[in-house]
Amino acid sequence: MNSTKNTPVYALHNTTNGVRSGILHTRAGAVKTPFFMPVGTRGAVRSLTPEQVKSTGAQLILGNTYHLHLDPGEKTIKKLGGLHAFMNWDGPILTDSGGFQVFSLAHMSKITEEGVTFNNPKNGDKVLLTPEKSMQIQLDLGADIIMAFDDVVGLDDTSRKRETEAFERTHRWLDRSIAEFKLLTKDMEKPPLLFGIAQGGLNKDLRKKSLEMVQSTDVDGIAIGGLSVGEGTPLMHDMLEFLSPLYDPARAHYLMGVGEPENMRFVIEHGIDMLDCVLPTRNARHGSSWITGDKKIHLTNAKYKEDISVIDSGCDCYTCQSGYSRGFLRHQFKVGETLAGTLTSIHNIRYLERLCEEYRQG
RNA sequence: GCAGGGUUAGUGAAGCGGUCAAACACGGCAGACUGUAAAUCUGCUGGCUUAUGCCUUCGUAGGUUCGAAUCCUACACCCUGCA
Repeated sequence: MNSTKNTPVYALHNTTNGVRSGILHTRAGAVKTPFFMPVGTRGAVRSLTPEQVKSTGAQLILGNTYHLHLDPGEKTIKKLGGLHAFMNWDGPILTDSGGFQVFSLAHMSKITEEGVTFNNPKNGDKVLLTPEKSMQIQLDLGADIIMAFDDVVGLDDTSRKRETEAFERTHRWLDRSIAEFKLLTKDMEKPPLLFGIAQGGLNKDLRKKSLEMVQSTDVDGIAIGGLSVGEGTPLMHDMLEFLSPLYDPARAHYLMGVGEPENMRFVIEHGIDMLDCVLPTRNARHGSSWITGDKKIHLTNAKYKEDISVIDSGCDCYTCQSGYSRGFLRHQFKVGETLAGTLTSIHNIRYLERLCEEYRQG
């Protein structure tokens, strides 16, 4: 893949006490690590314009294969100029493969060796997603970082019984993802990057094997999936501490789905280079935000009714710098004005971007 | 003036003899949210105090009944017709 070319995909500049600092090169530009990606599932980071996203310091946006395939469809997006033009974002885009929906929509999907069949919630149509299909869609969309299609399981008893199956299937699907990706990109001048995903639930043995298997391929980056799905901080931290010495240092390490500041600090200090999460935007729309010290406040609380201070006086985000008071934001939340969610999203994403920036060196 | 309808907790609105401190919605208070089926969901929302407990509530004042938000009488206010 791209790692065979002259410029390495990932340039590690510095490692201090487990914290890595470097540059990830994508065809849409180079980005500094560690970094956090806000989630724009359906082609937009909810309630934010690309300019607002950019103002937070976010370098990449994550989009979703499953959602964009259903609506409006990758062919439509391709006709409209590809995902970058479509959503008016010229920075790098990473697309998730749809693997997470195998888990989050498990109750309305059916898994077979071939792939996963979903029921389109809009019209009940059966939608088949396979590793090959996922690659085709992501390439049609024009993403700069493409994720392999994986089999994600939860942590309840039923799911735990599937742990091994999911681990094994994830690797067969990884091989198929890689094969399809190579087939479709062989004539491309500037192909996107492909990342493989390690699974294994909370089983260290499986996790180790899974990571080794992903790293035995020539994918451009290594992702850890299937965590932060309800296992709780101690178990997640324990697993990531266990995995930290096992990563290939020459490639980027992406922990999928983590965005609680406390968790982010821990994992960045244990070798993770990139993260994404819906938390800053979802929490923001629900009225909660982070302030200095990783503390969380509920802006809808009665005690902020006449609070003239900004969300966080130590913050350099647009919302805080503009002087929007907690009292104003509380009011807008209370009356259902979406501006409140927008302004708080800007703050929350900026909070996580600053957190990442503090770890970067050089 | 006559006839009819109405007055229920912060608001709207069910209930029309006991299982009613009173459905439901909104509002209010608090919480949850980790590769977004999430601008969503959960709990609480008369007082005391947390109990298979007590007290005070369904326009006001009386009455009937073992028992009334529910039935009767009077009064107050509101609405709709006819004058």
